[in-house]
Amino acid sequence: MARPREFNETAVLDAAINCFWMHGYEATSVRDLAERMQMTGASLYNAFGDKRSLFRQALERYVDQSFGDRVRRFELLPPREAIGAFFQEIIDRSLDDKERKGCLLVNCALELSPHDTEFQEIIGGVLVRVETFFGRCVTLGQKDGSITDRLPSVDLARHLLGSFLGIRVLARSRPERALLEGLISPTFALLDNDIVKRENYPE
Amino acid sequence: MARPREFNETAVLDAAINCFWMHGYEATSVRDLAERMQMTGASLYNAFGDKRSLFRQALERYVDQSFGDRVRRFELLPPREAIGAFFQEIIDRSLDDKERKGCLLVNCALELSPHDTEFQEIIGGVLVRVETFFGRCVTLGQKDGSITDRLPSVDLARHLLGSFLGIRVLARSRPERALLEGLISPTFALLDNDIVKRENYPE
DNA sequence: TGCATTCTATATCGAATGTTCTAAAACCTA
DNA sequence: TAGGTTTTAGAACATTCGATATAGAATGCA
Repeated sequence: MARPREFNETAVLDAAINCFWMHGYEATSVRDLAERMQMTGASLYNAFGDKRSLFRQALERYVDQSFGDRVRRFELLPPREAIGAFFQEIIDRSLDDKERKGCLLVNCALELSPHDTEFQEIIGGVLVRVETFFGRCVTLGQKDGSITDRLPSVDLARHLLGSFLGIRVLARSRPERALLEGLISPTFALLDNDIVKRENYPE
Repeated sequence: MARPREFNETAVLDAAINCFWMHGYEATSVRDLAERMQMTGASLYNAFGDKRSLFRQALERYVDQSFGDRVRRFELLPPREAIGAFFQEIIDRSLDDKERKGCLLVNCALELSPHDTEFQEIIGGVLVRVETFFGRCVTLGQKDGSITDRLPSVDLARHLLGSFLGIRVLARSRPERALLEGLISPTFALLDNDIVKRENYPE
């Protein structure tokens, strides 16, 4: 019925994700976006609305592609393994990330104004989903004996959420494998109820 | 020998800290700064150089005032208590923070470009100092028996650093006491070698 | 082939950005 | 009081910002 679009909608959205991911929301200009998305400003506004609206769509696609996909893959695993695989993947991604972009969601959790209700609801909602994912894993693991039940599952889930965020922040400044794996290893020892004994520890 | 300044240098620097703290680096304009610092743009440039240089001075003052001061106060305490007091203060500050500004250092660890060498060195250096503080506490605590020695002190220090960053990020989106204290409680149980037993736990 | 519709390209809008210029005002020393 | 120096105040700089207006190009349907 009319002239068709000359661009692939998800491909240009991926380009937008990369812009915001690399420089953040404020430091990314509409002209930067248009160039990387290989379209003119007018087409951009026509297809995605204003800059803020484009950012929302980019963020939602990012969340679905990164976190959503990870949960879909890992909740098929045995619970303790799912948690281990989750963190292994986060650490590997952080270290492979040559541009040190970190996690778009975590980045904008800190950049966007806390009074920006719309985006804070999106971000808070995703963080709840992460917590819920961990909570499911812990509860299942406590049932099948693969995770300690000496601590409440709700605290362990929150602890895992905090460790996830800590890794994402720390990797941005100091992307060192020993640092990130050292950070998480006490958590795993805790989950496994497997506190390594030193030789001279008085039993 | 010349006309004296009409402003208090540290007072206006505190005002600048508040601007950057509230809105981040990019979203703070020089005019915002001048207004809150109660001086004209020309005076601002004369006294502090350009925006970037002002930000560096503000960040350095912030780090010394918040983190430096905290370390100075807490390293007088017994090590296990120092760690507990550190996190209690972080959580209390996060919950008292009506504007949800979070931590300026953590905020700009994520906002500033990872390729901005100058600022990344400042941020990384402070994170190393935090890790070192925790490392000192853990080592001392392991010596006097107040902290478990079933895990290496270096891993525990990194774990505490990660938990600190996690709390600072999470509090920005979800400033709920139960969430933040739940997050850290497994860490404390771990430090204390005091894993709470459930009634039905098979010994 | 024409019409209606939706796209693209270019140019441009006013406002805001970081920064600097100019000149007057305020101080100290001589 | 005069000279030298620094800080002020306010206007103005060029550039960039997000966003739009306009006109032409490309399609499907009649």
